[in-house]
Amino acid sequence: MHPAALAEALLASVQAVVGDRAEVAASDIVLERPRSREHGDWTTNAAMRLAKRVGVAPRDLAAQLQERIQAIPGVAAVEVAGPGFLNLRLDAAAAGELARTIVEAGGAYGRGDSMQGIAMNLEFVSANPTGPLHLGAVRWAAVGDSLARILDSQGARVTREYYFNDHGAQIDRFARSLVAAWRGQPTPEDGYGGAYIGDIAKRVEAESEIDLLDLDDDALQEHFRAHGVQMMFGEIKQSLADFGVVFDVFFHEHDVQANGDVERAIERLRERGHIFEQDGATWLRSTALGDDKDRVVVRSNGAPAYFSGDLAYYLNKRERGFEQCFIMLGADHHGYVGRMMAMCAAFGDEPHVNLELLIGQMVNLVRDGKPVRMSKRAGTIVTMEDLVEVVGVDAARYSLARSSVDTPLDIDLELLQKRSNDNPVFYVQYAHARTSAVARNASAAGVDRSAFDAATLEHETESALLGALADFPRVLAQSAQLREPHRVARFAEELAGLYHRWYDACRVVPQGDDAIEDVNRSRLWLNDATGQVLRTALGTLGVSAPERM
RNA sequence: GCCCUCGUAGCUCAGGGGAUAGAGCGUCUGCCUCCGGAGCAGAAGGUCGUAGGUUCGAAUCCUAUCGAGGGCACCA
Repeated sequence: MHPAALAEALLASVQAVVGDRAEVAASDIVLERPRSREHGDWTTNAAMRLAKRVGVAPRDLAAQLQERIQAIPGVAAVEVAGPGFLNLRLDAAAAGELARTIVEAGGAYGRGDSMQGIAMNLEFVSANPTGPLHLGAVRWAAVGDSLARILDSQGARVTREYYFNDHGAQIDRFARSLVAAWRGQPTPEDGYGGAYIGDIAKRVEAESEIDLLDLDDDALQEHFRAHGVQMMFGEIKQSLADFGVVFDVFFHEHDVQANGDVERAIERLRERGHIFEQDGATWLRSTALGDDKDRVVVRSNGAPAYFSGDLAYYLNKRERGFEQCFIMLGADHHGYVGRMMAMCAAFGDEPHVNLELLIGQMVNLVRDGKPVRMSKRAGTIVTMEDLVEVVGVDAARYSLARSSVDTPLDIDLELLQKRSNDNPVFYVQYAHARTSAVARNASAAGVDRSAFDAATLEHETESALLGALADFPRVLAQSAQLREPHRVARFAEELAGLYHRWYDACRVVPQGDDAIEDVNRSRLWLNDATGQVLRTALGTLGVSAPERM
């Protein structure tokens, strides 16, 4: 039985019993899988939630509901438990029906329409092209891309975007560092010193069609800037593509600075009364909209502040039709939230609705239990390539995406190197490979899906497995709503565990010369349904679902 | 000083008001004549940082406090 159908029937029952004593909305009916199997297939706290409104004690209301709910087709038993829980048990046939539903729906099972048609822009990674991608950026590459897939599963129209910061002081430092490296001089004091700088400098020289010695200092720096950035950008794009992350738009900051969008954005804000002049600079009065400080948008020397690009870029996104703009940042940028939300409000938009900033805690690199400092400038970075080389794309993406971004993450390269099997991704992938192996064996043994008798799926491991499969749409929807991809990973781990236990207890292919019965065919449906959901879940994390390992 | 995030098993982490707080790894004991043992069954391991509050009920929400990390530019 599809959980949505059960929820619908439940709502109708509750409304019928409560009558005109209280309004009952769909949101009052929360159907959950109980933590303990002893509490049935599904549980709802509706009676406790509604008790006060109806004016009846929770347990009494639950008792009133019990009989009505019992009458819902497919519901085998209803118990009132504890302070007023209603625990539902489905009959095996109704629960087992889901196996066929899933197989027939294929990859569509789990999709929802809660965000149907909403145009969303997800901006993430957006690392400066001054060096390879470091781990902090890689975390968002994994999580951001996965979030994109999850939002897509709810019907949103998702665009992945990378803000290419090719303008300003960091880039100038990068260029000076390249020039110094090319000349064999030491790294400038505020420059970048990694080994990759020398490599890039050499490549720029090798690919130059002009004699660099003919250039004066300014021209030389510009030459190295333009070509160095180009190369770095090419490498970053390639790394991301190798990681399975493909951006729809690479947006160049240079564009909004050069084409007048910045001035237009400032004018827009000025018309709305949020701009003022002071000490020769142009300011956004962001304090009026919740920020700690007012922010300079044009400096007194006439140069636009970095923030001005943000204004123009946000306006640009909105004008391209995005209703919800996400920007994913590291914890070292959380100080931006105030000004960005003030900007959003200044444009007349609703903060945290039209613009959402997601802050991810830092990824710490640990070696032998000791923290390793990562710094692009000092050259002690661990790059996306390093991580992928050691653990592979699947394990890298999975280990970065399975934790909440609110949690600082320790990545111990030595540990992952020595015992890469420790990663739970293998547990999940193994479960999927096993569903494939079982299907292969079934086929060879003559077990097919020509019949399906849901009532035969009555073992306790089967109802547990079916319960998890039934929960998948809810997990995906919640994951999208909370912007938390790690929930899908945790779900996949739980499902894999339930599958392994079922596999251990229930055979698809009969032993020895035993005859093939409908129970075997029905189990094949369940096996394939589980494989499908594992595949879909892994897919939303950008992790492969191998058929053999 | 002010702001943000986090303190849950030995380690890495789940758990967005519900029942006996979970998983992986690590430790210990069992299970391969039969669909993949990268698996399963069981054991040990917890004052959910601390103290108050909200309520029928708090790891979860609020306040305070301690500890860790990060942030508070006419830099980007």
